[in-house]
Amino acid sequence: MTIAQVAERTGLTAHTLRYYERAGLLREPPDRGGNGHRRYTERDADWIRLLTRLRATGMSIAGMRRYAELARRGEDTYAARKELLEAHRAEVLGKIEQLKDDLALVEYKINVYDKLMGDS
Amino acid sequence: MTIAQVAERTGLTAHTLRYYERAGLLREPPDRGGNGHRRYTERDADWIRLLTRLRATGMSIAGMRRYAELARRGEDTYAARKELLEAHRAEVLGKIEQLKDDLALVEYKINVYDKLMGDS
DNA sequence: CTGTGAGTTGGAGCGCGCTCCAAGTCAAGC
DNA sequence: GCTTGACTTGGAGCGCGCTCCAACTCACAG
Repeated sequence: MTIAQVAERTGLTAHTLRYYERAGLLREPPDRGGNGHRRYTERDADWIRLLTRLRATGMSIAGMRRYAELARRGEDTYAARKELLEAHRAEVLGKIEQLKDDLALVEYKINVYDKLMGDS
Repeated sequence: MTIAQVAERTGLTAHTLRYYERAGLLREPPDRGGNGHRRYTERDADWIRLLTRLRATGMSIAGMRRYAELARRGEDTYAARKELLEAHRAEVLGKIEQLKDDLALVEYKINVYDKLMGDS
């Protein structure tokens, strides 16, 4: 699988994929074909897809690197990795609650405009 | 009300309050006391509190400026302001759904670790 | 052989949202 | 009068997450 294909499948750009690799977010750099081009496996793509979800839910690059570092250290870190993901899940759920809470004032304001305009 | 008091009440720093003012996020610059210091009204503080909620829900500085510009143009823009807030609300609700969706893969991964470790 | 297109690298640049610095003013307390 | 502390300004700097540039290599089609 070429970098362009992975970009296509993950929604990241080739630029970003190379950046993630430099940033240490991959478990290991992808293999290279005879021409020096990166060759990604399906497993690489799955990993990157997970990264995109972590990113989309607000995990920082540094957070993803920590996760990748654990993954590089092998199966001894299953528990630590699970804890990292659980902590992240809790954070995201908290953030969702916070968003709902913050929206309340916005909704209140919307109602104020309704009333100001005679609820038309 | 001094800038420090507004900072205290809104959770922003004095730096940020001045930055917001320069960025055109206030309906109008606060009055000045005889010493040249900003003097905020309760209404100013309420406005800023709304800004913090808009910001917390992901509205950009430019978006907040658009809202402030409408507010400056007076009551003719009630409808436009309401629409802006409604559009924002829809965006936030969409983002919440997206977050939940993105979390699904994270939760799947957590379960994978559970199984790998014998569900202990 | 030449062009086209897809990839490679190190490093620069960018947009956002702050965050802070330097140098100054002013008021109040000792 | 002097210090302290809260404020003022214009502008510089920063951290994050990309995003792109320049210069290059390589494989393949015509």
